[in-house]
Amino acid sequence: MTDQVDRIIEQWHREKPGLDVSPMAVIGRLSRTALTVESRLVDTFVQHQLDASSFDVLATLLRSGAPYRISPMELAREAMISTSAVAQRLNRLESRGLVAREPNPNDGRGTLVVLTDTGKVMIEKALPDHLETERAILSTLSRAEQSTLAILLSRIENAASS
Amino acid sequence: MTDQVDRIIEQWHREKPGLDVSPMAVIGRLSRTALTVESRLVDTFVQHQLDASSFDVLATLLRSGAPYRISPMELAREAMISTSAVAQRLNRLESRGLVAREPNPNDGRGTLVVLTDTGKVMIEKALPDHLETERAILSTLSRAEQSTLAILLSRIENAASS
DNA sequence: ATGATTTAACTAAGCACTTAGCTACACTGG
DNA sequence: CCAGTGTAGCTAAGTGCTTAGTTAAATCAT
Repeated sequence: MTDQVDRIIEQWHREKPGLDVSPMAVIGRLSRTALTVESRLVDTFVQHQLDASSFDVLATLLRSGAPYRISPMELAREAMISTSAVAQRLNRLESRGLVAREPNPNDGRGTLVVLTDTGKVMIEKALPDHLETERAILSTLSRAEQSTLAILLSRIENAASS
Repeated sequence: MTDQVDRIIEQWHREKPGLDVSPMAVIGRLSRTALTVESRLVDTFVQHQLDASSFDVLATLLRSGAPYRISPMELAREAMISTSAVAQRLNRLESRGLVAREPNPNDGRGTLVVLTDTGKVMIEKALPDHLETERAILSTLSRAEQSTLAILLSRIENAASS
């Protein structure tokens, strides 16, 4: 089973025979696999009138538990995006009535983002379908392989961030 | 070693005890790891006055071998982006003199993108540093683990694309 | 042959992110 | 106290992608 990354590595061997391009076999696949998987997940989001970033915000609020209130800062950390991007996501979600902004009673600068009832219904409908899509993609791996993959990925992430 | 994804899964267990969220352990880490790794790679590109997308185009041309000429269509396929995005990347690279466009002698509609001498020097300087960065990130894994990871990723990509 | 369809490459417009810069509030040291 | 510094959240401007639409050439069907 030869894939696109295999072909890329063959090309490098032909053009730069001395160069060890083996890291590309891992990191090239990492990027491409993430892209492919994400594009597959979007289909499920779209069926629920969501996109990946909206799903992300609503799911973060839901899993935070009642009373489903967190700060924009916290949302930015969880989603690995800027607080500015969060503000823009919230503008979109707020205009659809899926979240609301409230002043933070403990900090006059702060805001708390609340999941509305509409938003909660929406994310609770989408979540099981999303998990089903993820399960379908992963069904190609055994439980043990899935857990190996998770461990290897977390070691890489750790190495890349430090 | 508990990371962000571990914490997310704990939250889900608390909020939705019945739900099997184990797929998130894999797919959540996949996205986050890819993001983290890519942001690390950018540092090396910047040191060579490049960004990820420019590096991608120049590297694709280089590994295609002499005479370093390929079509925009081919570039789009390799980079997993639209031909429109390729046209815009080429506008930027052409204005910097790193690639040039030539008419395709075999197809009046077509264009061939050529790596200029300047572009070739640039990518050949950046490439070893880029590989060194990738190697540094991967040094946390043994050879065997790297190869396991590559195989598991390619199986996932295959499952997600079909 | 030639009209209809497909393909390659591009520009234009829209979208979601980034960084930079703003305002308002919180905290801290003298 | 309160002046100076730091922090939270926002808008504005810039970037690089997407989709939609354009042009011109190739291919295909009769």
